[in-house]
Amino acid sequence: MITIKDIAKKANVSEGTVDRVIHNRGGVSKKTKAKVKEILAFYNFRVNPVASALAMKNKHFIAALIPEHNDSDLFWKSPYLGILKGANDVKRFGVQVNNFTFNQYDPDSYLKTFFSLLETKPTAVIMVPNFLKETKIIVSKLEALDIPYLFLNINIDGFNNKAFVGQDSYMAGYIAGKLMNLSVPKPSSFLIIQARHNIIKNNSISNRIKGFNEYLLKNRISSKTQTLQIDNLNDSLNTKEKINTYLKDHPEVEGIFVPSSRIYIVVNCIEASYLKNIKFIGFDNTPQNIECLKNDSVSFLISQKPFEQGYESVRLMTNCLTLKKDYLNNKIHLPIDILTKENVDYNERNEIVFESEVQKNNS
Amino acid sequence: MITIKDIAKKANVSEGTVDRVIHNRGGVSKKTKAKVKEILAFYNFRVNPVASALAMKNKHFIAALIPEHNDSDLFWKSPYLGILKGANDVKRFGVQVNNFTFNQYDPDSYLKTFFSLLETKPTAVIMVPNFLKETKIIVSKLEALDIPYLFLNINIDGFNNKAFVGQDSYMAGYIAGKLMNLSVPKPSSFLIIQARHNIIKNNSISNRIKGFNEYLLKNRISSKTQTLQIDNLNDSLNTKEKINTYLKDHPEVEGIFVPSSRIYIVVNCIEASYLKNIKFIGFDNTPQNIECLKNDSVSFLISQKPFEQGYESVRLMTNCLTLKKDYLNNKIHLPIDILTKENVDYNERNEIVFESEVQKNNS
DNA sequence: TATATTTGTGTGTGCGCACACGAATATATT
DNA sequence: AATATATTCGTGTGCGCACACACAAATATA
Repeated sequence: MITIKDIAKKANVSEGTVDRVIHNRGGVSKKTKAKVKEILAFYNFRVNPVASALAMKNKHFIAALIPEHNDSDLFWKSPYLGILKGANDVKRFGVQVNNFTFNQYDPDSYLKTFFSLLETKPTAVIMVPNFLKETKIIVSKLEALDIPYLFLNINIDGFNNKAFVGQDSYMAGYIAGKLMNLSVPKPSSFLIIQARHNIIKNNSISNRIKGFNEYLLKNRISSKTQTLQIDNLNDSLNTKEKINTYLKDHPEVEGIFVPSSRIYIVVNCIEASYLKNIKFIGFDNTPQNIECLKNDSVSFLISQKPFEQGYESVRLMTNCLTLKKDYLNNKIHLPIDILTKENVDYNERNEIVFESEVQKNNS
Repeated sequence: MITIKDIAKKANVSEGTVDRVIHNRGGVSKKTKAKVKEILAFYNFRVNPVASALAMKNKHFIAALIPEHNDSDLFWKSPYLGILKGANDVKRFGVQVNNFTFNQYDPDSYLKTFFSLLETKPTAVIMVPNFLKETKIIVSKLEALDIPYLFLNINIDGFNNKAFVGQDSYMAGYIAGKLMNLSVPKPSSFLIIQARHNIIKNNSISNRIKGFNEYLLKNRISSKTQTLQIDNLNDSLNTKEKINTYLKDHPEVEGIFVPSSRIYIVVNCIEASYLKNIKFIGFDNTPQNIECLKNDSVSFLISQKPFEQGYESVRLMTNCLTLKKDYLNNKIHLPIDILTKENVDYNERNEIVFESEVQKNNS
């Protein structure tokens, strides 16, 4: 493995100069810089990240800006845990990760949390761009400070984010369509349940719906879809009433597609008599959803691998920081996992083994 | 973060002595050893793996013993690539990985390759225990030399392997049964195609078959299964004849399950008239199999994530070596991925991004 | 008693890199 | 031309650890 010292010798300069060239620290004449660069390239030199980390000793601070999770919305717990595991893994490279969470329904909270995040002087940011307008503000701030950032889970085009880590929502919906047709092969009618705020929040929900519909279209499936809007899924009384009334009026419905992580709410609101004659397909492996999968009320869940999303984000950003890799605007699409009651337990190993928890007893 | 120097000061000994205690190098009096240990424990001291790796600089050599791959059997290419990527990732910790491949149908080759592997004096071994008898010989040799080893892809109980990295074959077969029933819901007949050598080689094939059958049984599916043995799938003339004759004699067959990675051979041997009326389910995301998936001749493939198997093995063994972690006999079960033509492209990102391939142009 | 061997401990060096400091050289100012 | 200032570059130190070496004290052997 070639070292800085080797390069210095070959270029007839000192190690310090090579170091300056590598890190663009300036203070090097054009001529020497060119010469060193040439040799660097010729020998395809890469800094040894281990030695670098040792010498740097905690110089990088990644701040993560993600929605908070609670008992009724456990989805965001997984990316959080993934980030934690990632943080543990990259600790050794002198990278410290801090989490900041905001209320995913409140743009103000998003913005405020960001500004308190900013005060910790992070060297990089991992963020879930939940609101368009506020994201613009945040991004302009970050770019002014020359802080690299990447998008997690939600993608918005038109920014200079280093990367996007998440799922191809359209294709995920498309696959949901396929699974629905597989579950209800004969011509039938499928109901799509949509929460009002989904429309505003982000377009991954609508991309899933688009994909779902287009599967039926492209494969000339004669089944039809219809949509039911429910303002607030957390209002269980209202939800219950609305759905059951709807199903009473529409006995032709044999499949329900919930393009969000809230299918467990829908299932729990529906009367038993409807439940057993309707196939359900939803998103995300939250504990509540997994329970529905296991008790056979839900046929399939599509996972967007939230744990991996968090983990990969940290790894990716660490690469950017320590190796100066550039994934600019790269879309890192995670697998579209089809979950059934049988394979769900094998799907995401999101246990976190902290090094400190490992005990050695070699006495 | 507490360092060896700190410990030494607190114990009133030199750093060298602390080092000796930490690594059980001996040559320390009982009294001082006890004192140092106490302080070590009190401050919950862990060596800094980064500094350790830097100082060690290539002291670990992992040797991987896996089946070779060729054009007709591409399955083993993925674990190989996974190992390569893992090797690249752990290089920075002073771990070097070397691959040794053997003929998976020849026990002698297995043994011979192992002994030539042994001559390279590895400090750890990742192996695919393809043959029981020979594995016993290998393992006894390894244990005599105190070389840790782990099993990849194939699991055999009763050994002191650090871990097993692979899939739960039984459950994978079980899920195949579910998918088959989903594809052919009405009472029908399914054909299981088995190669002779599968029976001898390992029991993951038979576990898959067991799982497949038990799904039908446990869920009271009235569909039946029958088995066709084909000695050598590579003999295409013979295979073609056997299968097509069989299907002519058994027109009731509406689904074919191939519990190995060779489903593409079966599909390619079957006459077009049968092809379009039969559903196919098989294993593994080899290029040929993926092609079958995409042209709709195969409905589902179950992936055992071979790339990840290789990658995880290297990571795991590296942890054992550098952090003295102990996963003894731990089963690391990878996900049971259900692949369709729609999600297959998202499934395994097994491109190998070598650090050296990344070019920077910040001029 | 003299010499060899074992046992216990401290010291020093290097792993590859980041960065501070200061020296040497080049350029600008009066 | 002399001094001031900027530019360019080399040297040295330390990050935390592993391990070779040196050396003393304790014990064994001649």
